[in-house]
Amino acid sequence: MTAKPQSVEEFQARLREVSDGLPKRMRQCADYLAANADRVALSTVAELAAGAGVAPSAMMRFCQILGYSGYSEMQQVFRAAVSSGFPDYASRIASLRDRGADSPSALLAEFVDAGRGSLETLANKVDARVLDQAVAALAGARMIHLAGMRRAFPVSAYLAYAFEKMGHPAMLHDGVGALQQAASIREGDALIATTFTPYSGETVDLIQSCADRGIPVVVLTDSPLGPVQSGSVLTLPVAEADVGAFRALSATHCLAITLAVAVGAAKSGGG
Amino acid sequence: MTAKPQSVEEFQARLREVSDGLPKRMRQCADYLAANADRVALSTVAELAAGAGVAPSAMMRFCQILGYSGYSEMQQVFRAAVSSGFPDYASRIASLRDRGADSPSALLAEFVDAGRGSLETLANKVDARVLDQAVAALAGARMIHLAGMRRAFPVSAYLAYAFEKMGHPAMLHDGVGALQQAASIREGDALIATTFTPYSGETVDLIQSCADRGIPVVVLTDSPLGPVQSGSVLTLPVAEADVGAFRALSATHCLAITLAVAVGAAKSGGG
DNA sequence: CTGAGAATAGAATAAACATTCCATTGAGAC
DNA sequence: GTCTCAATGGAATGTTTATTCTATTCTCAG
Repeated sequence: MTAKPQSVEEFQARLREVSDGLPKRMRQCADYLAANADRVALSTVAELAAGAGVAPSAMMRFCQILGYSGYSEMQQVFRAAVSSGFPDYASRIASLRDRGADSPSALLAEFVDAGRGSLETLANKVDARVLDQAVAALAGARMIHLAGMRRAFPVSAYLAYAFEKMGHPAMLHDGVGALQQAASIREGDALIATTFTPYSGETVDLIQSCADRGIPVVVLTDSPLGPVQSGSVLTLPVAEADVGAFRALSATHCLAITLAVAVGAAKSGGG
Repeated sequence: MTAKPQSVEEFQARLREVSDGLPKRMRQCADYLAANADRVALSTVAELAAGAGVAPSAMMRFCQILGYSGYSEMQQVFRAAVSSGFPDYASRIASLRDRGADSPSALLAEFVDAGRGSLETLANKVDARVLDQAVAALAGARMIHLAGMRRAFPVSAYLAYAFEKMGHPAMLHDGVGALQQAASIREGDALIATTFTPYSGETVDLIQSCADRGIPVVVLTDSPLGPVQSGSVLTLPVAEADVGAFRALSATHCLAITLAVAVGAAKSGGG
């Protein structure tokens, strides 16, 4: 017997399970729900059916195909997800802002909001294939070099910490003493460069020289194009929301740590 | 005339506006809504009224006091807020996870989710008064010293960047060459220390010695208690969610940049 | 071409719901 | 002490919404 999905994740899985061999109208329901799962929590069965282009009764039957007793039972799953994902965040942010337009609390509310937005955008916009390629390219490297100047430096520094903790050879190009660490990049190595517009000249030069030599390069940046286009350069764009002239870089750090841990997992898992 | 609040922020403001001189039951409604605004989107009047300990009709009257024609109109405001704050994030995360349990995409989903959760917790749990005190203490300092080892180092590095960009004197204790930078902390300076359990001995010692000398210290840490309790130490706890053995530090970076920008604003605004 | 079966849409029904009305209570004024 | 008016609770009402039932259409096998 097909048990009713108790969470949004289970729901999505169940949706794919049944998606093959479905009559036309049922398939319309499945497609629409897959693309508009977020609307279930607040819509009526009539609205949803209209959106999917089917009769309300068709949507009802589809709910039962998924294992629920009816629409209401299915909706409860999504309502639970919404209320946990929206505890009292919005009102809390509002009350922080209310402490005064220029108060630290209001500023924190801005940064938290920007960070949350950036993380959501990251989840929505990331190209999973490029991410997979980046992990594969880095997992094959003997040593990983980390470059990032000024505001990008903390990202590289955290990558250095993560790789050290996992016992993976990594070198942070920190520019101490203005030493030319670029010369230490050898065949078989790889580079993770973090840079934001306006791109730092040194970082761009480093990316370019590695690209010319065929060294794999992964670039974390804020523009879809990235600073350098080349076959061996994989660009992972991160749209980071600004608060005034500053950014919290929440999404960039998130992507960076993902990259590091995924490479670590690939190394230990793959041999 | 009192127009109906069109957003959650306006709603909160209106709530405070009318909160004085309200009959007993109306006051109960106001108090309950202020504390449970997040429930409005999904609850019925009956549920809400029961929660507030009043009759459903009393809740109806209160909606009209706020300027709405009835409960449904008020609820629409909250529903709009929910649906904008929950675009298709949950389903997107689910689809990233579905690319395979150990895939980079699934890992990214975990970190994004953890980051979002941490930011929400930060907004909910931060003590606005302590934050205000911290900004005031730092704004009065001639030079701000920044300490943080290992995984806390990126936070300090980003603070150093932010203060530099705002033209505020700041010194990053980066431990290059194992120089004893502690000796450069003078009367009239302040310290921002970032440290996570298990606390780094050097950072704890630095905090302690500053505290003993009466130097203002602001500590960003993951435990409510913090590494050192003392009159001149202001602890700002940040609960950061783990993914396996790693954290993205989204919330900590967020709090750090807030601190920096707030101090910059206080300096330029107050003198 | 015809019959059987599923699939679908539309109408009917029943439940839940917001909303309104009215009787009762409580507080303050004269 | 009583009269008045605001405040309140509970029942009544009309609307919305999920759900079910049934007639019709469509599809495929024989």
